[in-house]
Amino acid sequence: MTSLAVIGGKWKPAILYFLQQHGVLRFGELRKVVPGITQKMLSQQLKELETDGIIVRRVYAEIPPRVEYRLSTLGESLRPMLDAMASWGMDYLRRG
Amino acid sequence: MTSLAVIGGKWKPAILYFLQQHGVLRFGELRKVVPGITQKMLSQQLKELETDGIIVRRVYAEIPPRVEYRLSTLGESLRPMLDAMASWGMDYLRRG
DNA sequence: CGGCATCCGGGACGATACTG
DNA sequence: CAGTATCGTCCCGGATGCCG
Repeated sequence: MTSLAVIGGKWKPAILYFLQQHGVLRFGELRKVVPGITQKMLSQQLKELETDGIIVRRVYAEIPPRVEYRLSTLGESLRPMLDAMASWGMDYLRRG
Repeated sequence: MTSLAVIGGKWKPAILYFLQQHGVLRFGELRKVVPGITQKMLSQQLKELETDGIIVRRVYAEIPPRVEYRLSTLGESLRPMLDAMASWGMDYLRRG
């Protein structure tokens, strides 16, 4: 499956889901909203997503540093898929 | 992400996709249509899917043995998600 | 035909410490 | 604040062989 090559990985769907919900998030914010993720995994998966052109990383030359992440155009095209996954997840939990 | 607990695993989306395409498939048929899967993984992932109530396994007491797999009602509810994943995959390949 | 048992290697993932 | 570096573990997945 092609999709898995991109959204595969334990945390990517969660990261993308929260990014599409909030629009723009900083590194520290992502750490808070994605439940249980470690610094390392967040950093790693973000880098992969950026390499695949799914998200855009923007660095501000400030002290303290600020880095923002948002979905790219290609990332936005994932929205129907992410919505479908999320809504199915809700249904599944409701059934028990 | 809840969905990943169920469709996570390298092969599950592919297996489910082909099952929803063909309706009913035998073990050997799945082995042919799922590209590159090994016996072990196919057997293992099918068992997990059955445990999670996503697919139904039907055994015929014949010689030679015959085992058929199909989506359960719960499995059918995955259809929108699988379709979304598949169509995004197509789009992605078309862009290059 | 449709599996299960076993062994094994690599990579995913986590915890911790350190840095610009 | 936003990462990198390092080390260790776990288990996913492949290869092979056997069984009803």
